[in-house]
Amino acid sequence: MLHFIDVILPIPLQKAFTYHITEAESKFLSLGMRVAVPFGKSKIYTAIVYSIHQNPPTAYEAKTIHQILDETPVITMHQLKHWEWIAKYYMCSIGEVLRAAMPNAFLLESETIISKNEKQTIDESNLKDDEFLIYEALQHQSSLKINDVVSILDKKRVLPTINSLVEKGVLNLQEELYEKYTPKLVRYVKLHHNHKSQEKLQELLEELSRAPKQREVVLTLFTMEASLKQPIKVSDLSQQSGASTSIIKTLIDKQILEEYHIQVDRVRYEGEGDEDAKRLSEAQQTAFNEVETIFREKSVALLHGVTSSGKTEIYVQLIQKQLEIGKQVLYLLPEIALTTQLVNRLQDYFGEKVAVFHSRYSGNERVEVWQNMLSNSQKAQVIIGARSSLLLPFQNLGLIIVDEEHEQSYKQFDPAPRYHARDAAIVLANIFKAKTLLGSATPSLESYFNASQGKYGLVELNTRYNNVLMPDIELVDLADKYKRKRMKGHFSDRLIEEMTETLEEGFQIILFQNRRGYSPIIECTTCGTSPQCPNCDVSLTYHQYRDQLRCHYCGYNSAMQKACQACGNSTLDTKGFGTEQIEQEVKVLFPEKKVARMDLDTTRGKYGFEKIITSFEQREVDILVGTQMLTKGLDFRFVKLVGIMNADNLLNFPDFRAHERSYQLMAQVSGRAGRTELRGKVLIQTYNPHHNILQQVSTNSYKEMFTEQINERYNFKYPPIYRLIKITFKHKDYNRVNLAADWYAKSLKHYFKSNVLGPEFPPVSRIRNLYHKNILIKIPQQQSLGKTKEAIRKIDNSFNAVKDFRSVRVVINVDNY
DNA sequence: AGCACGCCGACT
DNA sequence: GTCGGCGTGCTC
Repeated sequence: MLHFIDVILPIPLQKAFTYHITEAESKFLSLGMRVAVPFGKSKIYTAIVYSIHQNPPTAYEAKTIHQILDETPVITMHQLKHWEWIAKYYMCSIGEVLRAAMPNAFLLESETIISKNEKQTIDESNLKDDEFLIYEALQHQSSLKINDVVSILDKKRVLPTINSLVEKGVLNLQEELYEKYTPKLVRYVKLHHNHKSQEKLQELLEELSRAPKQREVVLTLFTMEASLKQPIKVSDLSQQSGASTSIIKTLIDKQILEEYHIQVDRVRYEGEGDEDAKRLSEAQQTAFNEVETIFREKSVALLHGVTSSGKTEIYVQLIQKQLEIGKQVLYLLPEIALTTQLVNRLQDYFGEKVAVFHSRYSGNERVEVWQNMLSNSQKAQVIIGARSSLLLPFQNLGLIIVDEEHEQSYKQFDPAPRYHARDAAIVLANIFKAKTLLGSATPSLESYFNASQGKYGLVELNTRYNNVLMPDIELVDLADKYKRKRMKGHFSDRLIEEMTETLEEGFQIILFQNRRGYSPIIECTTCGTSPQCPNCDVSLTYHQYRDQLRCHYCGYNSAMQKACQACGNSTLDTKGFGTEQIEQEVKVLFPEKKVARMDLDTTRGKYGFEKIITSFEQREVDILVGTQMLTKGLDFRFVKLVGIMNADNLLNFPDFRAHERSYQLMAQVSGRAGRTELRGKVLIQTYNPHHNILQQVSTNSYKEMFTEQINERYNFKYPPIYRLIKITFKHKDYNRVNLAADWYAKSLKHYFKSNVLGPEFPPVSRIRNLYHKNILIKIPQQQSLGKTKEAIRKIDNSFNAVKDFRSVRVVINVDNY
């Protein structure tokens, strides 16, 4: 009987691929193991065994696999089930999910290795110039990679030359797989076994009397061994004895010392894990009990607790309970809120049981977390992670906590899988029959809606921890202030007053402006032209720090121009303002105070973010100016004043969620004020002080906001009442995007009639030289999601059958919010 | 997604 | 002529 496997390849193809295997292999293999398979003309890819069967494919001859890579599965059945759901729901291939889920180090790819053919004598005169160069290079090096050849010949098309050499019998080609994971080894030393006996030791020390440094090292080693009673690292010995590593190396070479390696975890966990969970306040305890009660009947609970209400302590108790019954807990956070601050806090409670997983981890670090989880190690019982940690191999999940549930960064936009971590979390929890707790001070409308419909349980926590008062929020009318000349730059007199007072009292200030750079538009006052990005349909933002104009979409930059490029006048003016300008104005207003800025530009680099946070925490900085980064669950204790420089550009954002988002953002920033005994103050500068959202923010009326917004969603058929699927078309040719989008929209309207909106150009219609056009499909509650997606899939297939359209990139985004 | 193949303009 | 750019089609 013939044996076959279907595999998942980490590529965006819908189809499954079938390979032929031997009987022995079929006995050995099981689902979730990795195999290396030849794919395409020459490459070898890592694939995952998805099914094992005896049905030979009819239309083609199945290839055989190259090699089996695992002895036991590296992917669990739970994961496969979850990934299938993600692929189906978000309309992508399971290969794309695989790619997002697996650490790169697991996905080996082959590389072509070129080596000399030793069996054949070569007639050098028979070689062309380029061919000779390669031949010669192989006299010095045993093997070459394709890229090496590219640099040797200094041209891009090297394959013809290589192929010709293979034909002449000069070269051999081989596809090699590389294991990308390398365990981390630490060097240790001990006394060489030759010297273990007492006499030998005496001899040795005498021998070394003429080499005092070396003698010192050996003596230090003894002392350390005696006092520490554990293996001694080379680095520690070097440090303790003050000897350089070269002295130690000499001792090793002389066989006085012996070195050995121990594999260590790259990710080490500090924290004793012995801290007792804090006693819950009465309000917290009530909330905790309510969550527990809900979990008896429902699988999802929403914890709506105002900022600083102490949600984390409730989480800690819930985690504790799960650990007691031997279950794992996943604590999901937006990427940016995964600060050492929070991780340390949890490590203090749970010690070694805590594993952290986020995008800043290296491939090797991820592999280690993965392996710990596969073996259900004690080191991976509480997983704190960002979105992608949902895709890890959980064994025995009991609870998922989705903190800051409203955060839009839970939704992945590019590349596929475009999943929403909150929704995927609920599905994952259901697979394990586990519970999900959503937490937020400003829940997303859809979650609160689900709670109000009884789909989720709802727990409200309305008091701040230690009964700190909610901040006092004051709206400042900019129109009025400008009219009465009460403005200095972008600061109203009220804001300056409050800032002065706060600084005098020795507290800190946060200023929020949702735009980076100095100013988003440069305009010539003579002719009205403003510099545009050559690749995108946007004005360039002026960045004073480097005196540059930059595009925030594609990264294009150029030096700031002295004069208008159109008319030559030097009458350039700035319009609008960003964090840089605010920072500069603050420095002028309060020259003796320390100001820092936190936005994408200042937080580049691995620890940029961390550094700014720490210096603010340590009160080295008095005033922190920043973008929405500031909102993500950071806990600053000495902030008394928060200033929102301009609320209007939030409110006027062209998106159906702009109002909801504005509320969340402002409520979250405001929450940074007054987290200890003193009541905080928030000033919101705006041209529309009577705007409902601002009124609701200032009175902390989440429910009012919810009711009003949900009515709007009913009226305009938006989520959570209707579902949305957005389809984006991208192509460098304007006309082709139009034609393609029109064709697609016409087909969609056949099925969905007036529930198809567009095609429409987005506000920024060209990015990186690609024109974008969107179609929006609204899905009424009673319409089947499955059928809808099926219909879209069909249309998409016929779309791809049209030759002219195939080059248009189509992005399908389910729940694009 | 890669990658090969084939067509076409642009240079030594 | 050859090189490299880009569009097209295929991958078990």
